[in-house]
Amino acid sequence: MKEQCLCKLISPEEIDKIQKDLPDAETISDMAEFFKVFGDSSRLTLIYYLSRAELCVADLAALAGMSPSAVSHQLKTLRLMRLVKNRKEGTVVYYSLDDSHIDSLFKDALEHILEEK
Amino acid sequence: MKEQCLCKLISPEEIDKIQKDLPDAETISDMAEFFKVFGDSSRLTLIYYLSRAELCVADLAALAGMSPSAVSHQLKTLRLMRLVKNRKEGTVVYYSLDDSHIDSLFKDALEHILEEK
DNA sequence: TTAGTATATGAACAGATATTCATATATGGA
DNA sequence: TCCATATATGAATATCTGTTCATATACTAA
Repeated sequence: MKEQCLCKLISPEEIDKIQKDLPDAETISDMAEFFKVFGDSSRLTLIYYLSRAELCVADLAALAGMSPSAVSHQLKTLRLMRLVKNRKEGTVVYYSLDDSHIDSLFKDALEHILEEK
Repeated sequence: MKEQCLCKLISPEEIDKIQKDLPDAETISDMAEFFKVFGDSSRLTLIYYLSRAELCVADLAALAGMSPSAVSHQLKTLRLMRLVKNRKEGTVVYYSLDDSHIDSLFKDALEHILEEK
């Protein structure tokens, strides 16, 4: 434990316990990287489409109104984060979702937004 | 619907339905802004501590190893996103969580990370 | 009032990031 | 083989973002 609770609302023992439960720096960083992927409209749109259908890069680009190059770059990000998988058929690469948490995350985000007054 | 599905894996009717279900641009943007808040290690750490206790700015700074100014800036972000609320007592301002989705979001992120091979 | 403390805020800067553009790779058809 | 198409990728750039620093505000106590 680094410091006393200056404001003394809670005891040093409680502070100590809370600090011990803090995930380690690497876990926190991994979680942040995970959320960061969802923190961009373009990627969110791609993720939405892939949550509904398996699609090739060109179709994703057309649907999302992005260039194929931009889509490919973002799909690489999603791949590295293990959120999507792909399948090659000739020159076409089909992408689909590879994560079971998307629905839950989208639901939480939508609920929060709808709570806006 | 802007374009045909070039790869013709799914029908134009399906494409049409998927496009109609896409949340509007403002909703997508709001969702991205929401996730973006969690996409930073410092903010995630602050959110974690506030999920465990009501804390003042100085204590948050000490616990998270940040300057009070940086904490204050980040708390403003969290306030604007309606994720935290505060309470003033003299010169001290106590912050606490004001969102019911944090636990669920953290759980999803942690699960995903632990699925890493 | 004056001094001291806690917090907030604006400007500036450094680092990160999404897109574009040019190019490379891979596959299939002529 | 040569050409066309689909996708991937590296570099460059413009924008965004988190922190620091200086300063302002708000409250308390003397």
